[in-house]
Amino acid sequence: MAREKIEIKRIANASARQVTFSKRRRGLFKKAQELSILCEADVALVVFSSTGKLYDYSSSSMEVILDKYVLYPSTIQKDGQQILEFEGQDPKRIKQQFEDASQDLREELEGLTLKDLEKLEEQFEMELSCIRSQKVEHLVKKINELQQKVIQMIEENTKLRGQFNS
Amino acid sequence: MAREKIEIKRIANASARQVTFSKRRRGLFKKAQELSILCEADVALVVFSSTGKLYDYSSSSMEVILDKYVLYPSTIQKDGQQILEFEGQDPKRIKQQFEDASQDLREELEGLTLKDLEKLEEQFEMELSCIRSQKVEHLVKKINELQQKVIQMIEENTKLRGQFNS
DNA sequence: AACTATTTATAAGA
DNA sequence: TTCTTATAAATAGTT
Repeated sequence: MAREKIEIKRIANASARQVTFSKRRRGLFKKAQELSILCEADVALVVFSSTGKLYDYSSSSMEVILDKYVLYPSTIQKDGQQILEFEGQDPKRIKQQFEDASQDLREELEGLTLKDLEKLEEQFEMELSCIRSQKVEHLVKKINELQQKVIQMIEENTKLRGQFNS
Repeated sequence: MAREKIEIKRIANASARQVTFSKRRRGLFKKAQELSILCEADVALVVFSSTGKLYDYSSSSMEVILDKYVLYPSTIQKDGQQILEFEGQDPKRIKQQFEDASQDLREELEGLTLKDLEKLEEQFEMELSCIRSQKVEHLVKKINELQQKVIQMIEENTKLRGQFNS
């Protein structure tokens, strides 16, 4: 891209290669940064020179971007994906129930005695408590699933190590 | 770098941003590839568009390069670790407070007016709400911790497979 | 590290 | 999206 057009293949001369590396590396990092700024893209760039020196750039946190990469659907197929999936528990029925109840609540309450109201309060408090423990249970279930996952992966790793050492 | 010089800042117009992303992304990947070929560099490039779509390039194996990155002396120390750290919020003060309150509660309540009691009720309900969300937050943290663990193990696993296959 | 002739990349427009 | 094209930017070879 200058005095002469060059062919894209390994530069034979080592010092020329080093000079080109230095120039082009800077160009590449600049372009990476420009892309991230202009287009709100998240960019991670890792370059090792032929001598093993590391150069890196990330528009935000390298760690976060690489994790995002690792967990991206189809990057690692089965393993990672499950983690990100959330089972939508149909809120429709409960929501409808809630709306139905709210609609008539005010008028219905007016006819009630103190005793009725206390009973109702107790009942609602029980249901609320159930909902809360459902929520907690849900999270606990998630934790158990993840712990299982970790155990499973530890076993897999151990197996791999075994194969590797034999 | 064309018809007009542009300032390097977020492109306001969304579709213009998308077009520029598409063009510059291609340019960046081309440059990355050229650098790796010309200079025998090992290059890994990960780009997420603002819409979350992933584009990646690596001169050899992405896993190998990223592992090399992670293992590079003095690379990732702070970023990841923070995620796992827990700030122990000292429960001592609260517990003491609770015990102090319980001790005198019964006798103190007898002297209160209805208004005072309602105010107290409101206050306790607020604190209870705080405690509940703390509980949930605690569980969510646990989940995040385990997810990190799984990610870490996936990486380790990949590394082992890489070693095994080479 | 600087210079500069060329090649490339690309912004705007179609 | 793709093509076109005028112009900005990158850079290969030179100093």
